Amino acid sequence: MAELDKNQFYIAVDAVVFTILHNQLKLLLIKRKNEPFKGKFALPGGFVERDENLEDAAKRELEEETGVKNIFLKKMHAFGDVGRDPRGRVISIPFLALIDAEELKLHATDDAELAKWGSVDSLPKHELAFDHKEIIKEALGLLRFELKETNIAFEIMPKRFTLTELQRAYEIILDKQLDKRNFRKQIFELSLLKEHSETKMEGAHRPAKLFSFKEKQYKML
Amino acid sequence: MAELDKNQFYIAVDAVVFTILHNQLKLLLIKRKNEPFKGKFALPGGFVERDENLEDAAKRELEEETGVKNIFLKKMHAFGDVGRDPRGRVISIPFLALIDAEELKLHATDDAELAKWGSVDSLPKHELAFDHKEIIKEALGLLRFELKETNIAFEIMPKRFTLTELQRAYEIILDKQLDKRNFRKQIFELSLLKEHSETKMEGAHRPAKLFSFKEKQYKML
DNA sequence: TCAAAAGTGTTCCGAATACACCCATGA
DNA sequence: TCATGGGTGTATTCGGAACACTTTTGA
Repeated sequence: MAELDKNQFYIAVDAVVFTILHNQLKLLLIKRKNEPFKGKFALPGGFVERDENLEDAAKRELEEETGVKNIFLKKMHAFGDVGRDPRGRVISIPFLALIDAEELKLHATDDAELAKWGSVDSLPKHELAFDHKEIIKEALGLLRFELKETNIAFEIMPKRFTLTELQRAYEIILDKQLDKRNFRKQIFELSLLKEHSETKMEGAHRPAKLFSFKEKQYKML
Repeated sequence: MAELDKNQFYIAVDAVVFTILHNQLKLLLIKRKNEPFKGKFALPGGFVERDENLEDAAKRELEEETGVKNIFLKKMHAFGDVGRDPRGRVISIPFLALIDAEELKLHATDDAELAKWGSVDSLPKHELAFDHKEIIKEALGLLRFELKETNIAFEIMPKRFTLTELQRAYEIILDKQLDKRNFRKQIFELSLLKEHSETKMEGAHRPAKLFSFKEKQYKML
């Protein structure tokens, strides 16, 4: 799609892919190879095809750009201001996505120059393509909201994890400290965790129990 | 727009206009004059124009169909499944709208045959055009959510109202009884209400104080 | 034996809920 | 004087927040 027809509408899906890396909340950014905003970073995404559902398009684009399947997606509100894309009239339906950073090694699938994990904290300084900064802002709000409402953080964790790791994820997303005892109490009340006999030992201290999610019960949210 | 180009995308805005009438939650429905779904009821709405923002389009359509300006609108999630409109690929961005039924006298602006207030309770029986039943379902959930979160009910009330009238609105929207004392306590805590010296007298009982909203503080939600 | 993270219960506070009677009016 | 809806306060319950010490390990 070299040139857009100025008289048509186009539908884009963009993904705000959050992960946690090095104890920071990160999101996937792609350096644009073409105009407009060539060289600027943007959310991964692309155009919806004529016979493709919105969510399918988002999945396809993400799979093309990251190689990862079965990413958790949540539809966001459409962004459709007239001037948001200089090429023409493009309505974007962004999706909030969560992934365990271990599953997506950027250098494995993409030129490191072209894809990077951007730190959410330093975003205000970056200049992003289109209205993607606004989309990210809304996505971050939605992420925090959903975390509190539906414990969405499970989507960002590896298969097995310790309770402290889970708590770190919550703290990083919410950007505030949580009390260890209250956190564990609340998490256990959900009865979503399966305890494993294995433990994780690192460093000179008591080993931590490993947990995973009971997928069945988690799917029913 | 007689025929849709099968290769293009079209953007529609539909409005789920709720009001309270005869102690029931109602929503505005329009009988379709053309195919597809000719004769069936549908949400009011129409296509977004090339140089028009989404919300402006929703406002314009609503004003055209109801004659009412300054309706409260809240953007919903896009509905974009491939087969949802038999004419072509149409993505709908629905808006939740609230209005005081007194402001919109249907027969005054529309052929009574063509526009009606549909009862939310009896919706499941009705056959509606497109995927509008799904849209309404989501709108109703959003309405209830927003009512609890942001006291959105203010948008559905007339300029001046009694506390009992306000409570009825909450009860009708949430479809459950509320305790009078608790309700008043909570509402007053918002300090959004302005008390007037006038009272409303109807029937053989103590007259009720009239209230209105402090618009300034309400706008800051 | 020390450092470092894992693990574990109880108290406190505030918000939401439950609940019952008197008031002002017109008929 | 009675029927009708308007108007008001307190006790209880429940969930969220605050808070400190013991356990297990490797160095």
